[in-house]
Amino acid sequence: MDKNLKRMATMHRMQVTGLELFYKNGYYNTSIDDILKSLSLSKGAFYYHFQSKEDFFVSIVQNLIVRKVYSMLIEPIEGKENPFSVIENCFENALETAEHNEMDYGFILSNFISEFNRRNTVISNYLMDIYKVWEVNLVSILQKGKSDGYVDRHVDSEGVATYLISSYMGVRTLMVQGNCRNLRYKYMQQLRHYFSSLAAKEIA
Amino acid sequence: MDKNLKRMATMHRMQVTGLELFYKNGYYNTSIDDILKSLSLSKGAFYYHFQSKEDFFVSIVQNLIVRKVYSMLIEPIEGKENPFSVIENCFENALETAEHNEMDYGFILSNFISEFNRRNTVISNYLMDIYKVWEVNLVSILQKGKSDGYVDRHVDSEGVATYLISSYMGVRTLMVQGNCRNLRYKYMQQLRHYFSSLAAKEIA
DNA sequence: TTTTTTACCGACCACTTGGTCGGAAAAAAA
DNA sequence: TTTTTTTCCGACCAAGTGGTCGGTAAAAAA
Repeated sequence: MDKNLKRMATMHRMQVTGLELFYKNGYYNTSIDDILKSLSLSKGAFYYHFQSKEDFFVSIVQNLIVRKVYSMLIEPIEGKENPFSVIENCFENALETAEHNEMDYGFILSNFISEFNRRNTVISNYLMDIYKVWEVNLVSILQKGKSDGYVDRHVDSEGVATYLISSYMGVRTLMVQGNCRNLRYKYMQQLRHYFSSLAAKEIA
Repeated sequence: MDKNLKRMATMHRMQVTGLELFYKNGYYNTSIDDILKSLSLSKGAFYYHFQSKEDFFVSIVQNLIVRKVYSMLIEPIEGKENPFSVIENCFENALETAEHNEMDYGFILSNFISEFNRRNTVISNYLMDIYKVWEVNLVSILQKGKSDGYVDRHVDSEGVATYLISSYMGVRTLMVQGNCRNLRYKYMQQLRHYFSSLAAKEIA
């Protein structure tokens, strides 16, 4: 982790460019040559560092995609106070980032989940692991929200988490085709609506 | 439409098998040879009926995918009474069908929308057209629900439609990886929760 | 300085891709 | 029956595909 600095640097460059192109064109529609060309590197360099295209992608999942999802959707939520406002802010922020990103091809996680669904179980599992961490985190903040008096005690936290993730994945898919601002606005409005039906009732 | 019966039959066979494989493996990960092999047909037959792979897929969208979405998600809703119960039944039914389908690779429409996003605008547009029809239909039934006293008048019908479609696309993506029964149950429960927050208030 | 290890090059391989084309059965029309 | 049209065959092509391998600079170790 000290001596092989050059190694790490090159691998990282490959991973970054690889993710860019995979995200842009899809995994099966991106060749290793494409990636190498845009890096001015050779086949030899690639297969010196990675065993195969699949191995390469797995390393991208573990190094880059995990971090992306973490920093955008998990960390902003962990251990905060009012679940509803925290999640609301987090989603709003994530959608706004996507909206202003010229190169948006949808939610990276759900894109790859659906591309690899049943086609490559190894990769699918790595992706589902990320999804599960996200889910667990949502559930735990909702549970905490119950003890803190924000969330109604009758609410099914796991159900809410599933519903949140589903809807988020869905809008992100729809957003790619443009009209993002409008979609985001409508989505956030309904999200608040939904949340209002889950809030703890005022004690009269 | 009478003389070229054989023509239609062969084209239809190709389209059906084509959709099967495209849905299963993805468009870019399925070759024409794959389809031809499973039909015991030759290249010549294919290019006699279709101009290109893209042209072929467009015909599949217009003939098969449109109908699928229509019969599963649009027709069961058109012009019915209580929007909430109608949509609820429709979604429940659609999810159950998917759940019991051995070969489920996610919601066909959203799968292809994300596969072609920004990679093939021609096909993307055809897919988005279907999505739009679905949306329009949801909006119109919600609006009708307002005049019929089911839906609260302050509700933003377009927002609700967007939210519904998003969440549906999302669960369908999640369902592929198994645990469908549980996902469906949780999803439907939250959907009802959400709907309850949109219902017209009882006149005291 | 010499030796060894690390990092990279690029020709090459077997195979697959979408697509073409001359021809030949099969069916329809004459 | 003969002719024409429709439908399909399959060899072929150029352009990729993921992956291998013998070799070589440059850096590190000796």
